[in-house]
Amino acid sequence: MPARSPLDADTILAATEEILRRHGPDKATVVDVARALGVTHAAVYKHFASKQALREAVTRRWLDHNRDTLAVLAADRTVPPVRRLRIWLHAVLAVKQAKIREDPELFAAYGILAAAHSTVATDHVADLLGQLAAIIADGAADGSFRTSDAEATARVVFHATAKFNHLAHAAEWQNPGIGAELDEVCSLLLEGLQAPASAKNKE
Amino acid sequence: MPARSPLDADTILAATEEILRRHGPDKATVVDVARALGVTHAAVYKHFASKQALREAVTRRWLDHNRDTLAVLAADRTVPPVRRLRIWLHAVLAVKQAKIREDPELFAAYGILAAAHSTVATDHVADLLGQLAAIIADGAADGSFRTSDAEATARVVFHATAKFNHLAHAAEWQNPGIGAELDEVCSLLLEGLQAPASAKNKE
DNA sequence: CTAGTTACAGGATTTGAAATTTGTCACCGA
DNA sequence: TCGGTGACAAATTTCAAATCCTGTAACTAG
Repeated sequence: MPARSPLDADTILAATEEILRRHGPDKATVVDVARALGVTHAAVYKHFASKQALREAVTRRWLDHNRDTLAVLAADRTVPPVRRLRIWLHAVLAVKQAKIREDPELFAAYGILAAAHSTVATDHVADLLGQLAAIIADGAADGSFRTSDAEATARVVFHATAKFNHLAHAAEWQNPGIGAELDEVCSLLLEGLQAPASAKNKE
Repeated sequence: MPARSPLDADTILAATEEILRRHGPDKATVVDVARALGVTHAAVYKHFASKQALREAVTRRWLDHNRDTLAVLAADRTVPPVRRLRIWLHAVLAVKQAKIREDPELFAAYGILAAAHSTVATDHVADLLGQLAAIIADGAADGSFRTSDAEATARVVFHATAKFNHLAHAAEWQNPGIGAELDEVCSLLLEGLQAPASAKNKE
C-alpha cells in the first residue's frame, strides 16, 4: 500500500540530501533514503540507476547552483575585467568555504565523487574555466589584459589559483589568512596579465 | 647475545628504509625493522623515541637531500634569476616525481607524515621558501624583479605553484602535460614579477 | 507502461575475539 | 652508563562470521 506521494526525482533528491546531512556520506544508504520516503529501496532504483547516480544528482544540484551564482559575477560587464577577475576568484573560494561551514556532510560527498573521478567534478571545472575565459576575453577586448588565447590563459590562472579552488586544499580553507593569500596571488597574476608587450622571460 | 654490530642510528634508518620499501608504510612495523637487524624491537627504541620519530627521521633524510639538491640550483649565481626561478620551480616538481617513480612506498610515508601535521613537512616548506626568497632577492638586486619584500613574494609564488609542489596534487603529477602546465604558470608569474613600476590593479 | 512491491544473490560492512604491535620497565653485561 | 634483553600492559590490527546493503528480477496494481 503506497499510501501517498507520487514520488518524483526531486522528492528523492531532497530526502537524500537530508539523509546525507544526518548520517554523512559514508553511512548514508539507499535503504535509509527509501525509509525516509516510506517506500522500499527498490522504488528509489526506479528513478536512479545506482547509488552513485543518486549522489551525483545531489552534488550536481549544488554545483549547478554555484555555477549560476558565479556566472552572474563573471558576466557582469558593469565591473571592469581586472576587478571582476579578482572578485570572481574570491567568490569561487567563498562559495566552497560557505558549503563546508553550513553543510560539511554534503561537501564531503562532493569530495568522494571527485576522488572517484566522476564527470560531475570535471564538468564543473569545465564550467568554471568557461566563465574565467569569458572574463579574460572581456579584458583582452578592452585592452586591460594582454593575451592571444583567453581559454589557455584561463587554464593558467586556474592552475595558479589551485590552492584556492581545488578540493585537495579544502582543509586549508579554514585558515583565517587564506583570503589574504588569495589576494596576493591575484595581485601578482594581474600584474602578469596586464604587463605590457611582454618581456622575453624565456631568457 | 648481540653477536655483532654496534647498531647506530644510521644503520637503523637504512634498515627502516628497506622495510618501508618492502612492506609499504602501512604494514611496516618496528618489529620488522628489529628483526631485519637481528635485535629485539626494544633495542630500536633505545635510539628512536617512537615509531613516528623513526618514520620522521627516514623522511627527513630524503627531504634534506632534496633541499640540498635544490639549494645548489637556487644559489647558482651564474644563472640569471629569471631563468633560475623557472628552473628551480621545475626542479621542485621533478625531485618529487622521481621519488614517486623510484620509491613509491617512501613517498607514501612522507604523505602520511604530512597528513599528521608533522613538523618535518612544515620545516621542509620553510626551507624551500628560503631558497625561493633568495632567488627573488637576487632578482630584486639586479633589477630583473620588482619587489619590496622577497620573502612575501616567495610565499606568493609558492602558493601560485601549489599545484606543482603541494603533496595534495601528487596524483596529478603522473599526467604527461604537467610540465607544460608549470611552464605556462611560470611564464605568467614571471611577467608579473618583471612588470614595470606596477599598475594599480586594485582598481 | 509506470511506479511500486517482495524476494534474493553477491558484495560490502560491521562486529567481536584473537593476535600483533607499540611503548615501557626492570634488569644485565662491557 | 650505554646499548642491549625479556616480559608486559594497552592500543591497534587482523580475520572470520554475521549482518547489512546494493542492485536485479519477477510480479502487481493502476
